[in-house]
Amino acid sequence: MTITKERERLTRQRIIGAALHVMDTEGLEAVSMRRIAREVGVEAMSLYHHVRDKEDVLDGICEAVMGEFEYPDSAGDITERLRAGARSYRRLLQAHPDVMRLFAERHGPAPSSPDSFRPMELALQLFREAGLSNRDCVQAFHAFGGYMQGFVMMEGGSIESPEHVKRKEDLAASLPVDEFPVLAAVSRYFAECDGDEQFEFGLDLMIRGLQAKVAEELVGDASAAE
Amino acid sequence: MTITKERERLTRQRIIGAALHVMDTEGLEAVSMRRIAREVGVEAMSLYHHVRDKEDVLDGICEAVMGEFEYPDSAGDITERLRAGARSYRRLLQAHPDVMRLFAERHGPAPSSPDSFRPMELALQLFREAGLSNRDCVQAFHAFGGYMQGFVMMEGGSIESPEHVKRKEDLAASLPVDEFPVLAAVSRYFAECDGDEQFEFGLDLMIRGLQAKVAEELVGDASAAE
DNA sequence: AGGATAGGCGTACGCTGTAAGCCTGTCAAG
DNA sequence: CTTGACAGGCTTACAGCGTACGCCTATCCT
Repeated sequence: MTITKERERLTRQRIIGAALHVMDTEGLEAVSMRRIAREVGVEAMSLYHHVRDKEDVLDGICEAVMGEFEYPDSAGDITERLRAGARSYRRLLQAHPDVMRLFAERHGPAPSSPDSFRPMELALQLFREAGLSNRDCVQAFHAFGGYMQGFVMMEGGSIESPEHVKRKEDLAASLPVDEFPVLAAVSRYFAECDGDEQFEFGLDLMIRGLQAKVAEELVGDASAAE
Repeated sequence: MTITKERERLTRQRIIGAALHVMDTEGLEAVSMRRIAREVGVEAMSLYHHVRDKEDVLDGICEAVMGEFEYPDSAGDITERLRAGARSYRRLLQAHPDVMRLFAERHGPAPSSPDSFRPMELALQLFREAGLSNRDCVQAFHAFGGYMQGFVMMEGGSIESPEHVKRKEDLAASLPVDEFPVLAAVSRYFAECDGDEQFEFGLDLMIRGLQAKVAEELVGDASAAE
């Protein structure tokens, strides 16, 4: 009875899957080569037959997550489809909160396989459909991408420890009201903020802005025929 | 001649300053207790008399960076002041590229001292001045905050290694055009993108959206008198 | 049958954060 | 002036990290 038949054969995929699982359940700091190896029932050094180094594993995690992107059905008008795409992306990031930290090191999702280019293509298609020039599609892509990632990064995702939240609230409450009047006035809205609603607010801002831009350019084209 | 008089006395401030310096010059991964200690001419364990643990040092870095925020002069109309504030914040993050990764772990700047609340107060004031309700100020704060941080995070800041960029371009070039038509069409704009311009584009989107929102609410108020 | 090779394993090195304890210079109270 | 407390350094030690290097063995091709 050969070993290689008993235990599932080790592959890059299996390693990255295990790493992603560890990250989702125990956090990014728990992701070590030794921990991954334990997860797949192997010694650490065996992993190096299938991945270049740890960085390669982390790249793989990013890629795998991007591959999970769920394409919204293409119904409704263009702004609604943009919204649906953005919501889907947010859900994706929320499902793997720590992936944001990997994106931060990599300066964004850093597409490395065709699969992870597909969501990008979708986004660009939507922008084109919304009436943007090729050039503005790229700009809008960065703008929306920045917003979505930044927002999800800020909203916390995983471990907003109660102790940490408490300390922040205490600190906010202790501020001199005369020096921070607006902060004092709005503080209750910080406390009772709903993530979904906030995300929609910012998304709405950007989409309204987009509409304004498109409308303006139509006027410009009509008059200048550029 | 006492030692404590010869060498500058060790303080939390000095430690955090040294840590920030190491981060800015050698990157976040170089920031270790031993490295910081060496920087201030001391052994690692001595630091623990002044800071709780490494996490405390990293919190201190975030705080110090936020304290460096430069307040734009309050001239011009409200949208221009909003722009100026956003540009200043971007410059701040760009000056310390790796701080984004700390923010990512902390889910945003995580204000911990009055100083780091001051930029927040400014932002909220500007939103109020722009005509937003208290509630919408908080929403706009999150939206703009998300955008700015996400954008700077994506634009790379520091170490966009040439080798990495190359690999990304190669991969993009190798994509099947029929499956990624828009991507192929716009790819040249990705290559020649200018960070400042892109940032302004997204900023413009959000500000236009804000204006639209304010205008709409004025109408709503006039008719409903809410 | 035999040699090549792929894919495991063990050992070892230098790095990390930090717990525990020690040593010394400073300063206040008796 | 002495004594004791204490602040703030230093040393040692430990567990865990990524990974270079080399060895061992099961499988496969000839």
